[in-house]
Amino acid sequence: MSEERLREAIDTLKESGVRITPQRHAVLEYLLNAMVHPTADEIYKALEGKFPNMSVATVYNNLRVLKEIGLVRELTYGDSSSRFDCNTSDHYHIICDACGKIVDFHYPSLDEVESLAEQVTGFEVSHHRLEVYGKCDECQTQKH
Amino acid sequence: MSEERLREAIDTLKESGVRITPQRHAVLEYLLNAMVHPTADEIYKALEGKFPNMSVATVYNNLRVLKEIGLVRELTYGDSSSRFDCNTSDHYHIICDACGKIVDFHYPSLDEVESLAEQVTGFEVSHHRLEVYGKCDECQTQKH
DNA sequence: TATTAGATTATAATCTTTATAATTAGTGTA
DNA sequence: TACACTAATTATAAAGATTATAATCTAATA
Repeated sequence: MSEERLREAIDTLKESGVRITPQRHAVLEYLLNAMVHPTADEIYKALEGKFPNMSVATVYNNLRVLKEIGLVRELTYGDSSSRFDCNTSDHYHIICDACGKIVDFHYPSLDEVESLAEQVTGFEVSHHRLEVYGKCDECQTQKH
Repeated sequence: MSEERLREAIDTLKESGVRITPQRHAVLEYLLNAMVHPTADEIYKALEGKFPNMSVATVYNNLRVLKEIGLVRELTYGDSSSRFDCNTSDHYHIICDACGKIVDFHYPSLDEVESLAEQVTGFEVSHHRLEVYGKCDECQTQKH
């Protein structure tokens, strides 16, 4: 089924007229299989073995392209670097204040907030983001 | 009333045992009166006139201290630098995709999302953030 | 007013991300 | 399959934001 998602994503790339290079394929595949939400550098390091000559710029370029097409989302939290996430299903994130772990959780999309914001501000709303913060199970246990 | 908020904030600083230096006072005052959500650099530039010798590091240090005390929030959006906001009332932000303008809008706090996330993930929830994105009035008008 | 710990300054270093120019390589077509 | 065209990659440098360091200064307290 991960295979299926990869094939779909590649079809989307083709439809957009974007070339499918080995590096681009690898970045996409890595993101699709990632259980976490890696930074650009983490992706770079993970693919270094397979592509010893790959440039960091290539990772950034591909992430930008994948973002423009809508296959990938960029998440910015308080820390120094952005994280990237395959844009698959409707879910939000909960983030541990202590260790930084990011866990998905599903919740119906907050359409009501969007429409209210639209009315009040006069904006033409496109989307929203929501993150919940707290302390994860592990970090609660190892309190002292 | 802005005076009132400033006095309250300074009391909070004193209670926390944090020294009230002229620079710190100025950063806090600037943030309290700011209608927008400035970056560290914008704060630095705004106070340059009053404190010609002030270092950028001082702005960052003070923002960190104010954040730790809970007087200030750090907002990270897609763009390169963080924005800072006095932590006053319950409100969310809507951000223009085109020009980057940030406008406040009020909405009851999404407590339900927090409690659901808590149940599903086992996290001990502390807070959440929500931003809505779209195109502001001006940017809608100057479409072409 | 003197003391002292904390704050500021000046500077450099670090880290993330973007820009540039030259080279390489996908992809559609003959 | 080979060619041509253009986008993608590489290598490198540059930019920009933030943090670290050490010396100097100063707010708060007795």
